[in-house]
Amino acid sequence: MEKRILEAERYCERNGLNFTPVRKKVLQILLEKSTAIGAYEILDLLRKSGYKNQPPVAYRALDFLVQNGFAHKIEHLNGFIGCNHPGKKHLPAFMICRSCNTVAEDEALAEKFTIGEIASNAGFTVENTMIEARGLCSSCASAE
Amino acid sequence: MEKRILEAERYCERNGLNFTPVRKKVLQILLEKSTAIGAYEILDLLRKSGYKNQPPVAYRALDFLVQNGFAHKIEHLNGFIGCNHPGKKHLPAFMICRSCNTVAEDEALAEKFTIGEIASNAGFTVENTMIEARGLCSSCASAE
DNA sequence: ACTCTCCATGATACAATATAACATAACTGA
DNA sequence: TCAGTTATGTTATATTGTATCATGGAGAGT
Repeated sequence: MEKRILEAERYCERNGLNFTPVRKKVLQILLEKSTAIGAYEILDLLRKSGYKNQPPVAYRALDFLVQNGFAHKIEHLNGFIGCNHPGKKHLPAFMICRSCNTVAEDEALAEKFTIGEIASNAGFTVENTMIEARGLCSSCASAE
Repeated sequence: MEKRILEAERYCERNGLNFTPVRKKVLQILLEKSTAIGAYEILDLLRKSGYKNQPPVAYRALDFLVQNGFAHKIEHLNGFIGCNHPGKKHLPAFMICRSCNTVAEDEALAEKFTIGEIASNAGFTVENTMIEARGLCSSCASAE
């Protein structure tokens, strides 16, 4: 885990990103858990470690981390998790356990399998799947 | 569109579901648009049509519609859309245009293609994809 | 007819999540 | 030095979603 922080640090250096103390601390918080953490829970933890704790503090750090591939937002939970594949463009699929709230990220699945196959994978019993693709529809694309 | 309301009505009759006026009205509202609509926008429209407009009114109707396959929640937008395939269990994939907010539902894609293929389909330029599967992880499943 | 239960709605209050807007500070390059 | 950029500090507020308790109506069984 310490290793992953160091990797993030080096990645930021190489890419001219500013891995500031708050951003680092938030990433640490995310990496310590395998469940999704809400922004306000993160704020609490930041406060306990002596950081400022107004909402924008957490949201800005989270934006940075999501933007640069260090974290993902889990929309179903309004929560965030640290990422297993920082710095690489990828197509993540998340398995969210409704009982323990653990979130497993699986990159390979998304590339290789159809959703139906993903649905019956990894010992995870899928009850509900959601795929949302954001982008530009053809008419907006031609209008630009 | 009127036809789809009638279909919903018949489906509810056959299945012992109570297709009440608010629920019907909300479905009408959803079907009139191809963009996702927020709960509070729905409340406004309900009020304009003489319905009660406290938040629970909309959320309850939406719960009913989502539960029974007449609508979907688009998590990225905190909004809702009417469904193209009511009453059938399906694995929907949504294409959300960031410019015009139109949401296209595509059922077939999810069954037949990998995410990577979905990503380059339908004239839609995908910038970001999210797959979230909810269910039970193996350890919680064995604990039950 | 009575009343019990179930389901849906009415109504109030509030919790949880997220952002706008403006100020300050620190660095960087011309 | 000075303008531009990026990050943080701070206050206030917007947006989204729920808990809770009260009311009402429809059908089942007696």
